Amino acid sequence: MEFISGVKQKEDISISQLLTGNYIGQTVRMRGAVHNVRDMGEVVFVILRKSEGLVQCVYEDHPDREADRGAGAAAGAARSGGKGSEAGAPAAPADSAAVPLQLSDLKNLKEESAVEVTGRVAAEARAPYGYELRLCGIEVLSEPDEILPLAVNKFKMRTSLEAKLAMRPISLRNVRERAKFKIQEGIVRGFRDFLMSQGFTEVHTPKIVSRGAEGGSNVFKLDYFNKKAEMGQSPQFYKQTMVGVYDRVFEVAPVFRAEKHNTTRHLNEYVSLDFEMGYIDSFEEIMAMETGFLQYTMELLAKDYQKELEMLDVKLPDVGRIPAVRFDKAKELVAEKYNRKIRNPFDLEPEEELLIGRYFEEEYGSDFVFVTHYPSKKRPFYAMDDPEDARFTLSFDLLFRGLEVTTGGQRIHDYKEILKKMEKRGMDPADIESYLMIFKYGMPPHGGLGIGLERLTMRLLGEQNVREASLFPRDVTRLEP
RNA sequence: GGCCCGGUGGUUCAGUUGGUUAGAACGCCGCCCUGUCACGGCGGAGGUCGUGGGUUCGAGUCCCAUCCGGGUCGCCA
Repeated sequence: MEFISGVKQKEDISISQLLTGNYIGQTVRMRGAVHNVRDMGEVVFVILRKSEGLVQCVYEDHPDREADRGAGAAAGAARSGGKGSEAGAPAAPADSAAVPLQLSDLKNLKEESAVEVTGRVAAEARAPYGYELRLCGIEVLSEPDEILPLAVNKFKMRTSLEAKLAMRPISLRNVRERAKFKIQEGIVRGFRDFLMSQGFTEVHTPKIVSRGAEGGSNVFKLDYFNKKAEMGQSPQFYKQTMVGVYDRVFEVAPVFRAEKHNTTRHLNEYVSLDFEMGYIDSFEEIMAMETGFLQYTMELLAKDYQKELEMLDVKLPDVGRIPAVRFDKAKELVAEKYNRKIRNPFDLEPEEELLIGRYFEEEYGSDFVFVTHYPSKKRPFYAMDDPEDARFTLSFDLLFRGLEVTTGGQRIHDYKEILKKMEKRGMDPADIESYLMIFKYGMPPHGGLGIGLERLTMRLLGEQNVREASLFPRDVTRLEP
């Protein structure tokens, strides 16, 4: 009987293994994509692209370097290279070097071919990471059919957003493009790790729902076995429900908004970082938790994503403390400082958000600002009104460099109170009976928030369009790739 | 959806007041180059200007329609 007993040890090595220096003098195998071939005549550089980065492989057609190729490797023992460095570790057998590598093999190499190279590891000051592979063999595992429509191997692809998105499967191979999504990975890791450390439980709630939290026309409708259904525009009801189960929960999942606008900050499907926590004493606790998440995440990024941050020239924001300002006060501050009229007293216009961001950057040196106590009429029915002044809610938005990245707040937990608010808004409790069940049978004081992952990523990277921070953005005109 | 701007080789752009064979850079192909790292040098292929119609002796250039894209506003994360 054949059994599968776990992950097989691969014979090829990774970049981090290479960089340990333990392989100097050894003949090793590496697998990757041919990122670039720099043909210098009798010296050819083959740049291999792997998940972790780029590796320089070199072939020199010169008698002095015979030792680096076929003959040397076939002898089974690593000899000293041009630098005279003697091998400290035993060399791996290199059977693929049975047929010595020819210069012509390299001249015909196509970029984006998947290859397995065999070469002797050498410490080399002229190589990007201080190490390179002196090639003695190349096996092409797969070859592209056509030449690339984009120059993905350039450090900066000089291309439009449109072309980049239309050719997403290819453009993402560019090292800077993929660095963006590596950083996005770090943000999600930070969210997950931090909340786990704070006693949160990760949950997964349905995305096919019968009725959305906010209601309205901006939902994608679909037919669910002859019943009317929608794509979830927020996990709001379910995460509140789960507070009754686990006290503190979070979810990382897509949400869907059928809004027909076409702007630099909207996607019709985006990833929402949601959490909801019970037994809170005040809604400030929610902002404190988010601040903690940001602090943890920035440290994580600085620690594990330095390479990507440098590549994209990203400066991490200082999140030691974040100013919090009341909604109406924020409006007044920017109206005064930037000599601007208040047109809509109930909401922030995009320009006002930018100005508020600018104000707190100029006055307090903060890239973030919490705007609190939004008007009740602009918040959903489940938002808790401020007992001090019911025209406002115990809610907040977080602005990051002038862009709203979070909405959160305390929720109503009392059954009678939520019924009263629904009645005031002309809502029918029968429509959301299963949700109201949690209040009917008891809920702790609680609140939470939702963070737009792409928006947060976009601002962190200094991008001007959310689409830059989405692998395969869904917008009004884009359903593919 | 309203308003504004734009569609020129694979990509990014230039194209004078409408005037003969539409240019460049990168990419691609060929040759040369012992160390590159945005390699470099020489040569070459490749576009009829989003689409349809109109004005004109003549349209990439002017007009109309249409499609596509970008920006912006309402709304939102």
